[in-house]
Amino acid sequence: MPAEAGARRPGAVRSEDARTAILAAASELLAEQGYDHLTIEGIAARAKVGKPTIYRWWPSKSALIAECLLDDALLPETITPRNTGDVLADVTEWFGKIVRFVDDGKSTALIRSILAAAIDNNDVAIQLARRLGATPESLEGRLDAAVASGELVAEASVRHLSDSLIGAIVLRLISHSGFEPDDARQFPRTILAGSLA
Amino acid sequence: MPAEAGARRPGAVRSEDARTAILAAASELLAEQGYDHLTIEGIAARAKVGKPTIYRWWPSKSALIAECLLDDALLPETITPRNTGDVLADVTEWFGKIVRFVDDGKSTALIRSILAAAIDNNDVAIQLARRLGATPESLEGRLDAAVASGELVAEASVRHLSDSLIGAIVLRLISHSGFEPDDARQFPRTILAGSLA
Amino acid sequence: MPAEAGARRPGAVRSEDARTAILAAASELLAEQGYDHLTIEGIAARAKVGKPTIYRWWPSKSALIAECLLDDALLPETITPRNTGDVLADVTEWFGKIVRFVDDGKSTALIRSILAAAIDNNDVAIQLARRLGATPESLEGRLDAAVASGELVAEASVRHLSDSLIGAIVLRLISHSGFEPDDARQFPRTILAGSLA
Amino acid sequence: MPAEAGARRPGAVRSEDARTAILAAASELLAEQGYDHLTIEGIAARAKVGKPTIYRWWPSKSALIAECLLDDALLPETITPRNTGDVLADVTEWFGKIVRFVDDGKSTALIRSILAAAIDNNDVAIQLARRLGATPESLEGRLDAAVASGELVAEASVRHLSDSLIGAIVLRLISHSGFEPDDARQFPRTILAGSLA
DNA sequence: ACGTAAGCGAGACGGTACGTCCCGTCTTGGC
DNA sequence: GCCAAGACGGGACGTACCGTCTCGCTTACGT
Repeated sequence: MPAEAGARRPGAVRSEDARTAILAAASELLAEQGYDHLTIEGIAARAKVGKPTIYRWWPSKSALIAECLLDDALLPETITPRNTGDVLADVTEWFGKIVRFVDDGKSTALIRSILAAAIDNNDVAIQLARRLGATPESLEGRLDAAVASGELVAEASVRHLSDSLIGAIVLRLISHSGFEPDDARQFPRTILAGSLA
Repeated sequence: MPAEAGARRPGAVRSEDARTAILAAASELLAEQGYDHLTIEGIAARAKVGKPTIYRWWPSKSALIAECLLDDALLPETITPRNTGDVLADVTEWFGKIVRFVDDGKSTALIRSILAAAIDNNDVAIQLARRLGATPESLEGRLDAAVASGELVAEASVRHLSDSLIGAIVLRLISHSGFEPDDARQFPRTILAGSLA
Repeated sequence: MPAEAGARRPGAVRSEDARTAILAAASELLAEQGYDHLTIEGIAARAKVGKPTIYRWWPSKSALIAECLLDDALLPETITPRNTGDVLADVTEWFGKIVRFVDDGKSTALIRSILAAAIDNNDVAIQLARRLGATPESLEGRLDAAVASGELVAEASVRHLSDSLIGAIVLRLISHSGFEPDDARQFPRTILAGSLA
Repeated sequence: MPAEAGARRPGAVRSEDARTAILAAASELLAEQGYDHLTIEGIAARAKVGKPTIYRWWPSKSALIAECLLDDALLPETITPRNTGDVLADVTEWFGKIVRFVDDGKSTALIRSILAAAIDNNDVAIQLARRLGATPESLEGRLDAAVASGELVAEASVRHLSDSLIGAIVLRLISHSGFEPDDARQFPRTILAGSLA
């Protein structure tokens, strides 16, 4: 019983198998070959799917990547700061984990590829930012909590602090210059220093 | 009698005309069409040059962009902070100018294109970072001077502050979300606060 | 249920329009420009077809020419000897027609081009030989009939006579020296003389 | 000490070393790679000579091949029929040698290449015909002698006989179908039969 | 239960750009 | 003035993908 009259005409329904095979193939190929060697043709072949099936549902390569991110087919794990009551310690720990993840060699090329996709697709950019911390459960959530609990001064701009931390990581990614461990430990202190209560 | 046995005879010399025409054409087309619609074929046609002349001297599109940046064919103007003795004011002024430049609509697509090039070519990344402040005459220079003069505390990490400021701009560029004027005024204070003497 | 397990699914079918447009374009350009100025790119442009469509179906320029010959897109008319009962007269008439056709200035460049193609593609050579006489309906057929009817001696080698007549034409084509009318009249007599009954 | 006053202006004279190196390189490469893979660039490189040196002296690749033939850099040996007084035996022997030479596998590709060159350069065609027999010392000479001595009838057309013999060889070369030994023995008899006294 | 229409795989199509090869001309500096 | 070396503008090569378009098939709704 369709919810609304004339909702859909007869015919086969979208194949979930095809959808997941495509996302999986795209994720694998992105990790293996990088964003600019990623081709729709290659994805279709790997997913054993016709090209039109991809074009029917996604307008562009980058939209496909955005959905991969949304679907956790890429970057399945999320790094979230703890809340021990010590915001500087928590953020420093989080930052170190992010840095290690991003510099680890296996994922650095992948992240760089996602970054390339992000430049021409805002949805990718949004998803990437979420993965890296711009989400209520993650960095911004921890900072908000810190403001609420008085660990950070009331006028502290959570958005600015978050952008600084993530922006620096992105900048280092782009310029192929990672963070040394000491750097990574010191960086959050430098940024947060002016906002600690 | 040749100076050394293995010395190769000279042959015709590289044409400076061709080189500059190529760099100019690449710069124009990058600004007009963006990095991923930029084609070697198009550059060759615009520069009235054979494709092989480009391939003879540059291994890739991105290497060509890197040389455009080096040659000041792209981004000819450099924004440099003043030194009035008030580091926060100077950096805030500089940051505002950068933000206005980067958000101004004419150059934002260009910068985004350069960013895309930077992701697959470290030389582009280095040149771009220089243009944005990582140079003794620019942001890092001003911050170094502030440390030297005692405006900033001795242990302040100039590199970290610089990465934060520039990284945030890059992040906003990638995610298509610019800085509001108030944001731009407040941001440097948030970052520098912890390092002011 | 598919008839057999390994059967591949069909997909779109080859476009006959494209095929004939390509053959026509190739034939025209061969006649206009000669074999070595013939380019795949030019054929594709004339036929309003993508280059890959040509490469999908023909491995080389010469294979394309071979199919033009097979398809009667080149050399549509065939010159066939009559059978009046007088083999020398019939062959002489046929030879004269071939010589006139081949020397006529419009087709001589075309035939020369086909000859060039024949050198690096045996299929072209075979088709060209057929057009010139190596076919049951043509010269060899007439000679076979003459042997059967006793006009030629039983041991006469039809293949040898045919090769002589056609070979001489080819040789004259290659060396840019045509047959004078008298020459053309006399030649078959010289060759056939030893085989007449 | 110049032989005549004011005869020529100063400057270096054409280098014979360069000329022979070029002819040798062209001959080798023609034999190795065939006519259509033969490039001026390759010849220059093999001969350790600048490209302009080639263009200064030869207008085209095929002219260069023609000079190779003239200079005996290609096809150094000439096959000449003997004169034992038996023209059929002599021509048959000569024909057999030519067939074996032409079919031998090492030289067949070379001859085919020369044939390709002959199609767009009449000088090559002339030289090739000479090598194969159209020269007073060779086939036509032997046939002329036969007419003079009465072995062949007075009205026999030497040119026609020669064209038939050589044309058939060329035809077989083009169509990749050689002569069997029996064929080769029988062929001259078939052709000459009508002209023997 | 059946017709109908959408989804699907396959893959051909007209295109664009790739990066390479060679063309024939030119420029340079040494002999 | 000839030569080697080799850069140049140009054009075609054969390939890789693009995004669109048939093809026949499978599938599953709605009558």
